[in-house]
Amino acid sequence: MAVSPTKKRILDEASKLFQENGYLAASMRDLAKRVGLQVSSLYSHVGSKEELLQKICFDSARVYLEGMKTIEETDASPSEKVRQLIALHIQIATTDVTSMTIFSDEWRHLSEPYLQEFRIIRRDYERRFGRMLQQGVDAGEFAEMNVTICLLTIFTSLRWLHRWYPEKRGISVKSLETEILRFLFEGLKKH
Amino acid sequence: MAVSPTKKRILDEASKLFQENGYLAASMRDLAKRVGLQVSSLYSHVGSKEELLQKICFDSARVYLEGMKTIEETDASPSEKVRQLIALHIQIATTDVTSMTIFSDEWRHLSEPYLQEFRIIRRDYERRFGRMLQQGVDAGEFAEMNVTICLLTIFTSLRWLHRWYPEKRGISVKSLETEILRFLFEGLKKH
DNA sequence: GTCTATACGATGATAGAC
DNA sequence: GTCTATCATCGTATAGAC
Repeated sequence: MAVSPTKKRILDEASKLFQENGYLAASMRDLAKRVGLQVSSLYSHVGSKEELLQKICFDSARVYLEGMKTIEETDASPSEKVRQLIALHIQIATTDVTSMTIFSDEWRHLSEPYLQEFRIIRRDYERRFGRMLQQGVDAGEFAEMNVTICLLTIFTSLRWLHRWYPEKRGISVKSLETEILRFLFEGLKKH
Repeated sequence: MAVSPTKKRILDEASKLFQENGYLAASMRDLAKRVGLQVSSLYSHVGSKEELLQKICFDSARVYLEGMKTIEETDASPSEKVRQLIALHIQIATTDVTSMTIFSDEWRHLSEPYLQEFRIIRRDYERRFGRMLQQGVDAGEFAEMNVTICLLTIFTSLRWLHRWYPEKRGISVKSLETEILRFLFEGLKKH
């Protein structure tokens, strides 16, 4: 076992805390209270608050990158791959809010050299997303487009989900997915 | 004159500071340094740090709401109105980064009762955005859709702009606008 | 590993002289 | 209105007993 049970509990609570309050507003005192330890005891398991953020950031990145890899390895058409990738984002946003929040926002609070390292990973993810879009264009499945702009628009467009979905306004993940995919593929206009 | 020149300087610097560092990471000491005053002197002009946030939040909201009102009052078609509204968001993101950041994110740090009040204003804005989309559907200009989902997707989809655009990768606001509007109206698919 | 006690800096904010 | 001086509080983190 790589991490002790206590360390795992600390990491889990820290994830939730960072996601709910944001990294800056989350204190080690809050964390200790949740875990049921004194603050000082946390430091028997973890070197610093930022070390927690580091671990959580790179774990979140792995969730996205593994999903990406799985999709890349299928031999579906480019547009089908993009469809799956968007579905992946929706799935993460609704079932693993922490990963979504950290990968979208909280990584910014990393300090060097981890910040730099994380940026490289994130840029790699974006590049691979962009490549899929470009392949769709090349295959004649997508309209001509500025790939970077579309990529960032899609990538960002789902960031409301993790705040909105938990209140569940009587809609299933599946129909949410259907509706969002329809919009991103077909656009607003009636064709 | 409603606010003294010094108070205006304080508000302007606070806006920039909150936008650059985020409300939590911005300190009154930083602010004082920028304004060229001692920290304590700030308190001759403003009651507290959060009072600054309050003023800035409701000012940002006004930027969006006034834009919304102007567009609502034209007698353009629903789809043209939506087009203008999206263009408004792009314009604010590229020329008034503070308003965008505050209206998107930093308002969350308000405390009650201002938080509640702000939420109501924001919800009003979303509702009016949604109404325009619905009118487009009713007029047969837009495809059938879940208006709420489309609204939130569009609304959120532009949030990368204010971080990305300043680095200007050799693209004008106008062609940025053209590309984004094409994507949101026509979708990914080649028709 | 967990505890009590504590160090030490940064924070938002105030008192009172000028 | 601005200053110097100061406060109380909270932040992360450490020392050392058990």
